[in-house]
Amino acid sequence: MDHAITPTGQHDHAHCVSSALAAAEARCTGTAKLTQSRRRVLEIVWESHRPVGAYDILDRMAKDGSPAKPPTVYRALNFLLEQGLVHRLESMNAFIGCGSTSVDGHAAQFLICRDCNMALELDDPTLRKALDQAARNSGFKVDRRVVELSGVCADCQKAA
Amino acid sequence: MDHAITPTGQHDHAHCVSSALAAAEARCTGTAKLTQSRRRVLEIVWESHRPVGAYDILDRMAKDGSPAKPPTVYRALNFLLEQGLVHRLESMNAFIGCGSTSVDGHAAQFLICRDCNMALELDDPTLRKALDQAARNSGFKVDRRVVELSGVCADCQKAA
DNA sequence: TGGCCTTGTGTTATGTTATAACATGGGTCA
DNA sequence: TGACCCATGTTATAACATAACACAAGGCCA
Repeated sequence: MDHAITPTGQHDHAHCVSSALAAAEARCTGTAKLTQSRRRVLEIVWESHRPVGAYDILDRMAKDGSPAKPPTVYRALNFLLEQGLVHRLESMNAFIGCGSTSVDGHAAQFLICRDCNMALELDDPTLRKALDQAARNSGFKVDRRVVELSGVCADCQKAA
Repeated sequence: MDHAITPTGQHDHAHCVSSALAAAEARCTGTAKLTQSRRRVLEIVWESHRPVGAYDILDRMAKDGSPAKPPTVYRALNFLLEQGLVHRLESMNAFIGCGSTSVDGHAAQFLICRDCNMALELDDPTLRKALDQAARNSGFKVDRRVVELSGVCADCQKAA
């Protein structure tokens, strides 16, 4: 969300969660409904700015007494992916709330810190143009972009 | 390899394979040896310009009568990754021969065709700079870059 | 209002990808 | 020769993901 410029730093995370859920409610009017279990999965994804695995979500739900099994979680995640409410980080087999409000939110790029495990979502138009240009140079038509840079975030560099 | 500008088109693939193996021999002097099973895995990876899964490699080896089991294949793949001889495509859980001779070969970017399943390796310095600049703007130090663009390659667009 | 269609969920089982942990064997060099 | 390193073999299991079928709730319209 726009206020979460440094997710590692102090920020009102309750606000992240409530705006994410509000955005989800707003998006899921009509036939695509934000049901109880989808909402629950989205809440769990938003419990931190760290990517979370499907089976972590499952464990989390089990602690709440939910009888959810893998298909429940994957169905909810697939729905949330389709709605652009979460991203999948391919290099980690994990999921993270979509923090972009832009239309191109799903062209996002990620900076993943290997120390604190935080994933910072960028939505850099320059970078996106550079990527599309590189593809175009090869006559390639791009549908989907996976851009995940791993390394050490600014906070962890300071800490070290 | 430098001659393989359009991997989908006509090209002397035997030459791809022999140069890849020659490059591997050259790189694996010293303590890091290109053993029989590592060489075999590399050959299988190079049988096409399509990414290949670890268990596909395993099946391929089984057909040759090899008693290889998953750890054998994963060990060989990890060795080849360390030596910069193959890449892992995170978005497909698959591996492909490294076709770059540059020092920065492992900063490569991939264009993956969802029709013909071909993966074209780019090594675009402009793109790499754009990626690093975007990270730097967030004070992020990059170790590893995953850039995988999926879509339709030039040949498949023509065919359609 | 009763049937039926769509959508979402429950449940069981299984498929796919990857690694842990320990044993074995073959060099090399002090 | 025996201690060590490296690679490989072997067994088992962890981690990630989906197929396939059953069922239930709500809309809709003849």
